[in-house]
Amino acid sequence: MRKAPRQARSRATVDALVEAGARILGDDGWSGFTTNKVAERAGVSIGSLYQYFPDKLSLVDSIRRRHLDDCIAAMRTVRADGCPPMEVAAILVRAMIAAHSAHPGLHRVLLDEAPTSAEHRDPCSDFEVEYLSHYAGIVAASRKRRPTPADHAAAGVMSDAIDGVIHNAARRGSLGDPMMQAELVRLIGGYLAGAGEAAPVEES
Amino acid sequence: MRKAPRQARSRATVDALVEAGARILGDDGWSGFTTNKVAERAGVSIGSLYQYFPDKLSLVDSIRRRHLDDCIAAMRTVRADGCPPMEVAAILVRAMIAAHSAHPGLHRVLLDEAPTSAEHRDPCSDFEVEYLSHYAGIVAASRKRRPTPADHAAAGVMSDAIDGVIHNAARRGSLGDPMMQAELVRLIGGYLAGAGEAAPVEES
DNA sequence: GAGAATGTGAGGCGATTGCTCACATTCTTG
DNA sequence: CAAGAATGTGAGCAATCGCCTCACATTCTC
Repeated sequence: MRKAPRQARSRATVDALVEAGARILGDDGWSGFTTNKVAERAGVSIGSLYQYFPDKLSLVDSIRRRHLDDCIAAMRTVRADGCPPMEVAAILVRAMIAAHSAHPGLHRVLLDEAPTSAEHRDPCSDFEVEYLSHYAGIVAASRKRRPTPADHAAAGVMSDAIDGVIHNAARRGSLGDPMMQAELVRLIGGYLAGAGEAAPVEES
Repeated sequence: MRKAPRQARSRATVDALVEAGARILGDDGWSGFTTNKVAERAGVSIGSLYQYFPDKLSLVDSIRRRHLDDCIAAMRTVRADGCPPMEVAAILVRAMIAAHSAHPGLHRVLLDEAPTSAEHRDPCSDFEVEYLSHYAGIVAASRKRRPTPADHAAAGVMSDAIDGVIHNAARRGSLGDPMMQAELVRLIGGYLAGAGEAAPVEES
């Protein structure tokens, strides 16, 4: 950040910019994300934007930082020790949907499209590490043991599967569909319930 | 298309253009997709491109058409009547991974980023309909009955979950990881095996 | 009231890019 | 072998676009 906001007014401005940026990035994708549009959507002049963000990428970094913090926070609320698998799945799915509801398309754009400034490349993978280990913890807890490499693999697949379902639902505007949610819970719950027995995979 | 290619030479040119376009769209996303780059990658002059495609969007339409045809074709090869769920899952997963291997990022970009020209808006949803009903057929066959609405919902979730796992694996460059494939098969197989009993979903 | 903090927005300016056009080369056909 | 059709070329136009600056206005703090 070029300059730290000192008064309440300027802090509100910065917040509005990050919020508007998140919305535009999520709705219009990286190619639709322009600083002028963000400033306009935030109800702020373009000059104010560049008073706090030295360039476009640093704004993206702020958006990313805030979003990842939100995700981690949502993740932390999941307390599922000792619950039956289906219930763990229900809690997890509800938390993930809640985390994606504010800005449905944002997560995908941040991961897939938006470039990262040279300095802030680590925090993102840091995020993925913490994210996945949290997931692995849930899997392991549901299997009543300490996390193993197998649990990590399972956590990765689970996380990506949930991601995919939520993302596609968001694209179709059906994030609230209860039928979808129920099926997703069944998918994850069944997966958690099944122990780690091997599956048949032949070479192609 | 502005002009139909008559000789073999020009048909090869058009093919090269579509192929190069698919690669660039998949690798660099919509914002990295420029007609000049496509022509260069195809080893063809930009003039030749505009000899057969009236504008940029019509080229995207051709790419999309070809990709969707490939997907449907891959889908049709899945014959899983009477197999146990885990085997159906293995066949299905292998087919989907194969379908995405040629252009790992293309599917997502076509669905999420690339705009559609005004005329060709139907074929895409047509595609999704055929795609999903095929999926529903597999689910129903695995449950040894004719497709029901519940099977359609299950098919949608399954398709999106597989999509998500494959997409994220592609992003990380680990599409070939056998551990991931095995876990994905377990996820899908378990889901197919479980009958349609309800899952607990409370209101938020 | 002085100086700091904040806000404004027209526009510079470099970069980008979709697309054309005048011309060269290769193929088919009678 | 013409002769015309089909195909291929690529420099560059015209226009857009979007990041970012700067000189100035307004509001706040002390």
